[in-house]
Amino acid sequence: MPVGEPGAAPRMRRRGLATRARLVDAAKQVFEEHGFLDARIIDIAERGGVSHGSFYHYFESKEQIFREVAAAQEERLTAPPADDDRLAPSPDDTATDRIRKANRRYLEHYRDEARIMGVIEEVSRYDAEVNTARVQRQKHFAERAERAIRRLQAEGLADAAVDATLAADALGAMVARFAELWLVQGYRRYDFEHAVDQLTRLWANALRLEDGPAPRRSRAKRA
Amino acid sequence: MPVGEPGAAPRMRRRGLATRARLVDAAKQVFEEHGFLDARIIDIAERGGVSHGSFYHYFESKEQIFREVAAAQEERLTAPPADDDRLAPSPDDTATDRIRKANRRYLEHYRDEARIMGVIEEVSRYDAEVNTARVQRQKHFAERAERAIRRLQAEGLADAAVDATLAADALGAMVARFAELWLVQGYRRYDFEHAVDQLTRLWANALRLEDGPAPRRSRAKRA
Amino acid sequence: MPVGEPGAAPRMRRRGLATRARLVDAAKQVFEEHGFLDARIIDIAERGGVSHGSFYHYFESKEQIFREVAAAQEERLTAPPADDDRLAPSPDDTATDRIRKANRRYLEHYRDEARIMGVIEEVSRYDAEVNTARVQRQKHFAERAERAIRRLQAEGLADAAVDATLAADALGAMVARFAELWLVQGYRRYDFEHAVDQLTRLWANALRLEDGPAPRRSRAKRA
Amino acid sequence: MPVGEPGAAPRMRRRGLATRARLVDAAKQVFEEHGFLDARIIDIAERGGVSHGSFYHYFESKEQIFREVAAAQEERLTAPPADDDRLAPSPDDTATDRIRKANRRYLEHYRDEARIMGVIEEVSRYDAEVNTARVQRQKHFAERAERAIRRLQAEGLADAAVDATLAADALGAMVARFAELWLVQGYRRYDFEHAVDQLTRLWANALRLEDGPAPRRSRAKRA
DNA sequence: CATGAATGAGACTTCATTCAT
DNA sequence: GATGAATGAAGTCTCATTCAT
Repeated sequence: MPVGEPGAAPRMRRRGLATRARLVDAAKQVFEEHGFLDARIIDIAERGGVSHGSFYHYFESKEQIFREVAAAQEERLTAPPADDDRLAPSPDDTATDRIRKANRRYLEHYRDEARIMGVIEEVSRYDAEVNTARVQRQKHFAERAERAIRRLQAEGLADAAVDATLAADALGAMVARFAELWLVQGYRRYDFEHAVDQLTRLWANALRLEDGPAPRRSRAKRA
Repeated sequence: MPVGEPGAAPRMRRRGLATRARLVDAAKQVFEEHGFLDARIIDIAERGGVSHGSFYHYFESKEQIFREVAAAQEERLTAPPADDDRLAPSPDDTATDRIRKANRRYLEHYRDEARIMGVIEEVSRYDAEVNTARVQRQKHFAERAERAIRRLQAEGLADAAVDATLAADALGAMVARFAELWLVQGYRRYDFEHAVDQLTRLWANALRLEDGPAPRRSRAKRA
Repeated sequence: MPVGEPGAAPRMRRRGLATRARLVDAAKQVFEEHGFLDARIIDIAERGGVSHGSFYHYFESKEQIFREVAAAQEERLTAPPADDDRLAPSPDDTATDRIRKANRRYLEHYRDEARIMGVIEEVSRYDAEVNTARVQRQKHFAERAERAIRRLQAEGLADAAVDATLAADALGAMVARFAELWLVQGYRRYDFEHAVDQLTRLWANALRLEDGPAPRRSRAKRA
Repeated sequence: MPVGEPGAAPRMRRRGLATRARLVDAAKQVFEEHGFLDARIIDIAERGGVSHGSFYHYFESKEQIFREVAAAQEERLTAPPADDDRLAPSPDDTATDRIRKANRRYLEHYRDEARIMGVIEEVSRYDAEVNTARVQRQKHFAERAERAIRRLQAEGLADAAVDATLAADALGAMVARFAELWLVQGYRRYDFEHAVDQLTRLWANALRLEDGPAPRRSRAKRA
C-alpha cells in the first residue's frame, strides 16, 4: 500500500504520484475553505477527482494529509531564500537590514497564505505532530535570531543586558502573533510596508541596535 | 427554561444556582483535561454530579458553557487590580514599573491558568464568540498600552518614530504569544522573574524608554 | 452510560430494562437467521423496536450482545435440573441411567436451540470470550463426568484402565460434536430416542460399565 | 483467464504454475497467522511475492484460495497411507490395531497442522463449500468405520446392540472433537502416545471389542 | 503475466440533543 | 428540578475486486 511520503513510495507510478499531488492541492483548498474540523475526506477526494476510497490509497487519515499540507508551508517559510531573491541577505546589509528582510519574508508568506496559516495555527492546538512542526519553525527562527543577537552583543552593537535566547523567542513570538492577528484574523488594518518598517524598528529598538535610523525625540523633552 | 447567564435567570433558586456553578467548575476541569473537542457533555454532567439530561437545564450546548468558562478567565485577566494588590499601579511608578506590573500580572495569570488558557486559544480558532472575547482582551491591553505610549511620546520619553497603535499591538502580541509558548506549550523553560524582567526590558527598549535601567554596552564598543 | 449487564446497572429503570431484554431477544433471532457475520446492528435494533443509536445505549458492540446471548445458552445448558424435572437424577438411578439423563438433557437443549448453538460454535472460533465460555461448558460436563468415572472405577464398576480425565473429555466431545453434526448441520437423520439410547450405550460401553443392558453377541461367535 | 485448479489450466506455463503454488503456500501461512476473516488478500499476495492485482490472475476470491488450502488438508487427511507407511494396515492387525493406526494418523495430522485445521473448522461454519468438504471427510471416516463395525458385528466380535452407522459417526466425532479441543485449542495437555492409547481403548470398549487388552477391574469389585 | 490505480459498498460508532416520566 | 431513555445525523475507514497500461 502506498501511503507515506512521495519519496518513500518507490512503488508509486507517475499516475499515482500525480493523483497524490492533486489530492494534496485539493486538501489545501478544502482546509482553507472549511477549516480542519469541517473539512470532509469526501470533499477532498472529490475535488481531487477521485473516489473517497482512493484517498485512502494515499493517505491514512485527514490528519495525515493535513500534516503534509502544513509541512509544505513550514518548509517554504523556513527555506533559505534563493541567492537572487531580493530578500536574500547581502554582504552590505546592516543588522537592521537583515532583520527587515527576514520580517518581510515572513510577513509576505503569511499574507499570501493567510488562510492556511490560520488553519495550521488551529490544528496545532490539537494535533501534536502539527504542533511540533510549528514549534520547530519557531525554533528555527529563534535560533537564527539568537546567533545574530549574540554576535551583535559581542560586537557591542546590541544591549548586553538582553538575554539573547529569550529575546529571540519573544521577538519571534511578536512577529508571529502579530502576523496572525493582522493577516489571518483581520484584527486591524495596516499598510504592509509600514508594518514591516515598524516591526523592524521595534525589534531593532528592543536590542538597542545602533545601526538603524536614529530615534526621534519630541521637542518637549529635548527643550 | 433557565439557561442563560446566572444574572439572567432570576427565577433560579439557590439550589439551581449552586448546581449551575458546579457545572461550570466541572466543565473547566474537563476542558483542561481533555481539551474542547474531546470533552463530552456527559463527563461534565457526571463531574458536576447530575445526569446529562440535567445539563440542558442550565446550558444550551457545550459551546455555551465553554464561553462562560472562557469569559470568566478573560474577566479576571482584564479586571483592574484591586487597590491593595501589590501589582496595582502606584503614583510613584515609572513607565517601566507599570509595564513590569502589567506584564507580571498577565504572566502570573497565564502561569496559574495555563491549561485553560491553552484551550481558550484552541477554541478561539473555531468559535467566533470565543475568538471575539479573546480579541477583546487583546484590544483591551492594546488600548491601554497605546495610550501610555502616546503619553510617553508626547513627553519625549519614547521613540516618536514608533507607531503607537502598531507598537501596542505588537508588544501585546509578543507577551501573549511568549506566554503561550512558554507556559502552555512548555517550549522552553525560563525562570519566572527573569522572564518578567526581560520582557519588560524588551518592551521598554522597543519604545526607547529612558527611565529604565541603562543598557549595557560591552567594552569592545565603548573602548 | 448503562451498557454492562442488567444486574450491574442499578441506574437502569424499568423501561430501560425492558428495552434491553427486547434487544437481547431480537439479537438472538437475528443471529439465528443471519449468523454472526451477516447480522447487522441495525437489524437487531429495528427488531427490538429502537433506533440503532439506542442499541449503543445498552451494548458496546455486536460482540458484546452476542456474548450475552451465548452466555444465556451456556447457562441454561449447564444449570442443574430442577428437582421435579423428569431428567433430575434420582437415588434409584443406575450409572447408566444418569448418563442417559445427562445426554438427553444436553441433546434436547441442542435440538431446541440448534440454530443458536451452531452460531455459538461458529463465533467461538474467532471470539476469545465466547470460546472461553464454551470451553467452560465443556469443562463443566467433563468434571462431572470425571468424578462419576472415578467413583465407578473405585467401585470396580468401570474399566480401571481408562484414564478418567481423558475419557471424560473424549466422551463429552463425542456427544457435543455428534449433537452439532446431527442437529445443527443436518449431516444425517436419526430418531431422537434412538440416538439418546445409542450414545448412552457407547458411553457406558466405553467405560465397560456393567450395570447396563447386556451386550448382544451374534450366534456366530457364541456357537 | 487462468483461475481454476492447476489441472484445469493447461495453458498455464511453468512460471505461472510456480507463482500459483507460491500463493497457495503463502495463503496457508497467512490464514494460520490471522485466521480467515483477518487475512487480507494483500498479505497473501505480498507473501507470495506478487502484487495484489496479480492474485486475481490465479484465484477468484479469498474463499476460493482458502478452499484450495483446505482441500489439500482434507486430501492428505483422508488419503490411504502408502504401503510402506508404518501406519498402513497390515494383514496381521487385530481390529484394535487398525483403530489405533487410524486414530494415530488422524491425530498426527491434526497435531502437525493444528493451526490450519482450526481455521478450517472456523470457516466451515460460514462457507458452505468448505463445510461440505469437511463433512465429506467425516463421512469418509464414518463409512470406513461403519463397514468395519458391521464386519465385526457379523463375526460376533462387536456388540450387536450398537447401531453401526451411529456409532461410526459418534466415535468419529469423538476423535475429531477431542483432537480440536486438545491440539488446536490447547484445552488440556496430554501425552501423545497416551492419548492415542486411550482413545483407541474407548473406541474398542464402546464396541465391546474382545481382541484388545482385557479391561482391568479393581479388587473392590471382584473381592 | 504483472502492476498498481481506482472503485465503492457497506457498516460501525459517537455523542449532542430532545423528551416523556 | 431531575432523570435517563431514545434519537439520528454524520463521517470514517476497510478491503475485496476491477481495470487500464
